[in-house]
Amino acid sequence: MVSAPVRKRRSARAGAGATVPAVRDAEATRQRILDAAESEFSAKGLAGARVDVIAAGAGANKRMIYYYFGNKENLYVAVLENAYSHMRREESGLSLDSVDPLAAIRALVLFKFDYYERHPVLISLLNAENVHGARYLRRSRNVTKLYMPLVDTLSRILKNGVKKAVIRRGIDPVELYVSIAALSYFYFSNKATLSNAFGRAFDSPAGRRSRRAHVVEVILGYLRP
Amino acid sequence: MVSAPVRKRRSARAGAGATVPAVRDAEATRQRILDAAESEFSAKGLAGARVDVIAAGAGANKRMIYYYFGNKENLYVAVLENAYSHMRREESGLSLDSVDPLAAIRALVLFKFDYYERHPVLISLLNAENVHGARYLRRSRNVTKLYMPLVDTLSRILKNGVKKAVIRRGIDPVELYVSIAALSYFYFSNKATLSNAFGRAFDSPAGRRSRRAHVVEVILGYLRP
DNA sequence: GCAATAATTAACCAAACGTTTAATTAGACC
DNA sequence: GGTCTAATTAAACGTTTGGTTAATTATTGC
Repeated sequence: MVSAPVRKRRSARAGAGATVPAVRDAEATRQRILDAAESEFSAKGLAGARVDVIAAGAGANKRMIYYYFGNKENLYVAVLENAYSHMRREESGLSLDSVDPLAAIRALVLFKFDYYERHPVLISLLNAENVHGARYLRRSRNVTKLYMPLVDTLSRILKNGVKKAVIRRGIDPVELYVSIAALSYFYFSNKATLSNAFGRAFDSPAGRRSRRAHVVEVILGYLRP
Repeated sequence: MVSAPVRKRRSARAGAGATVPAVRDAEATRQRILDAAESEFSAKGLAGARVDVIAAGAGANKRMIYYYFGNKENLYVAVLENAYSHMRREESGLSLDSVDPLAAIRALVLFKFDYYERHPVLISLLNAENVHGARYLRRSRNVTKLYMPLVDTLSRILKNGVKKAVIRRGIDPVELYVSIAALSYFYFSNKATLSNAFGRAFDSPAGRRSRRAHVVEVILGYLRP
């Protein structure tokens, strides 16, 4: 059979954006809803998000949200799962088996910084989720059991660095991991209130560049024996 | 005239808690509303908070919210202002004119940690506010112009430390301030998702104690020349 | 004691919003 | 080409929710 025609139509709402194929495509519709939901939930939170806005943004009928996800909460959990497990997967994919322990940690620090910079929605979702006490993230089967393979790696790197006398003794790998995340996360997470407080644009390219260098310096400076 | 009788009655909602004086007291009612609103907004965010819940929690009639604050948003801004300016005031009150620059910075780091620990509502409010892009905080007249006197102090401390050869050269005081805040803030702000990820209870007294020591070590370790 | 005013209450309202009903249309399969 | 099923739509429903009306009660100043 000949493949479906490629003509497209635009969603009814001006500016809503999503391009909707004329042909029926369940998977594509589901994905468009998920994308629109991610942007709406990350901007407004679970309570603030509007189902109608998500539907319009996806170029789909509102009913489709319930057809594919059951209800608003489930959709929120799906978005959360999606963003969260994406980060975890990328993180697990990091190969930090460099011979140089400091180079490995430097790479991890930069990865975290760059990931947060490129995925602001994850930050917003995590912020909102922490206000809820991680109620919805905990509900997700796919995420609960995800442990932290990076901490094992970090532990090995630290041990190696101590042996080579380039890293100080007695550092807890979990504390270090949290600190590495903190230095970058907070900068992006709180840039709105920080910019307001300092009058300085924290989200400028120059600001980001100097922050990126700074977080590396802080971590590597701390690690010195 | 004899002062008003001290008999009290309890609010109608079981467990709502606020003790309501039998006599009319505008200022007290306003304050009870503000307190109840702080707890509701910090737990659920602006959109998730319910005006009826706030009224019940304050042991006041819902109408009183509109009588004293106009609408839900204004009440939210008042809560935000209140919590935010309280932190700023405490921070400004810090006297870090110690002769020892490292002791001064250590005191600042511990102050930040302890403040965040003792004021979880501020963290939730700031989290929510950053999701909104600080829209409501910026609206507040009382907060906008509050600059950061601590950065000046920090600048002086750093200069002094460099002269005494106990602090490395070339540290940006604003970056340092953000890092000091980040290391403690992130820990409290994200403890729900962190606990979920590591399976480890981050909010235990022991966990807090070791984190507190760690953040001091990171900052002071970094500052070494 | 008696107005005048400030504080408080109960009942109500309209709009917003998540969710559902029921009908329709497109594609798959024979 | 006809039948069956999955995908999609339009419209409506029932509740929740922020906000309001208008009347009532306490307090203050005289």
